[in-house]
Amino acid sequence: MQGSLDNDINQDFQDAIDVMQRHSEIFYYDTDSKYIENIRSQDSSVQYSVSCYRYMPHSAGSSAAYDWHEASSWSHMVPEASPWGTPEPPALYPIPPERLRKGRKKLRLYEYLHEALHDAHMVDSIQWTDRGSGTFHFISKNKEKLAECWGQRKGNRKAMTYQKMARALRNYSRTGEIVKVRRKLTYQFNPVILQRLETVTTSGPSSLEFVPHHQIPAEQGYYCSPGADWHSWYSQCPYPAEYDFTSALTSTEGLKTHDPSQ
DNA sequence: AGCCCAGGGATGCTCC
DNA sequence: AGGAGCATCCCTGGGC
Repeated sequence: MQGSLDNDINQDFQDAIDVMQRHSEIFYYDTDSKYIENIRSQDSSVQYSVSCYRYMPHSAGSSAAYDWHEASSWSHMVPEASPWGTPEPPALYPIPPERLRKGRKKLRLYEYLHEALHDAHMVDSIQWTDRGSGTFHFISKNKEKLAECWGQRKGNRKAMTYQKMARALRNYSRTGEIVKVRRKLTYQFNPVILQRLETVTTSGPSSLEFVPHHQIPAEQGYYCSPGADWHSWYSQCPYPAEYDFTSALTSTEGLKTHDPSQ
C-alpha cells in the first residue's frame, strides 16, 4: 500500500517536471526571484517568445511574507531584451515535438491554449474574455497563427488550421474540459480544469495535479453529473442571455446549444 | 452568392 | 490490445 502511494507521489512529481518542461524549454532562476520562461517554436519563422514572471511579495520591507501559492504574488512582465542579451535563443535544451517525445504525457490542446493565454506574444491571437469565468476568445484575424503554432508544437506533419483545432475543441464539449460559448470564436474552460491550470501557472509544480477523468470526485464531476454542478458553473457565465444552460443541461441533448426557436 | 463559423460523423494515427 | 486524444477529411447549416 505504502509502495503504491510512493509510486503515485513519484508519478505526480514526474508529471510536475513534465509539465514544467512542457511549458518551458529552460527554467532559469536568477538572484532577483525572476522566473524566466522560454518557449521557442520549432519553426524559426515564428517569433521567438520570452515571458517572465517576477515574484512580488504583498508587503514591502524585510518582513514580507512570501506566499508562493498566491497568484497575485506573481506579475507577468516582458523583458526589454532576452536574458541572454541576444535575439538568438540559446539552443541549450531544445524540446522535441510532441510526436517525437517518448515516455511523456502529451500536451493537451486545452493546456496549450491556457499557456497561450499567458503568453504576451499571443495576445493578438487569443485573449481572455472573462478570466474569472475562464472564458476566452480567438482573434479572428490571427487565429490561424495560433493554430499553426499548436500544430508546430505538436510536430504535426501537416499544417494545423483553425478549423481543425476548433474540431478538436468541440471534442472537449463531450468531456467537459472546454465548452463552446454561444458567441463567435468564444470558448470557456471548465472551472475545475481552469483552477488546476491556474495552479500550475501561478504556484509552480508543487501543487500540480493531473487527475484522470474517472478519479475526479463526484462533487467535482462536471462531466458525469450534469446537475447542480453544471448550474453552479454556468451561473458564473457572463453570457446568461445567450446560452440557455438550464435547458441544455436538463435536456437529453446534453451540451447542445439551445435553440430558442425550438 | 460567397464567406466565415460552427456542429458533427467517420476514420486513421500516435501514445499511454 | 484497447482506449484516449487528437488529426484529418468531409458534409451540412446558420448568419452576415
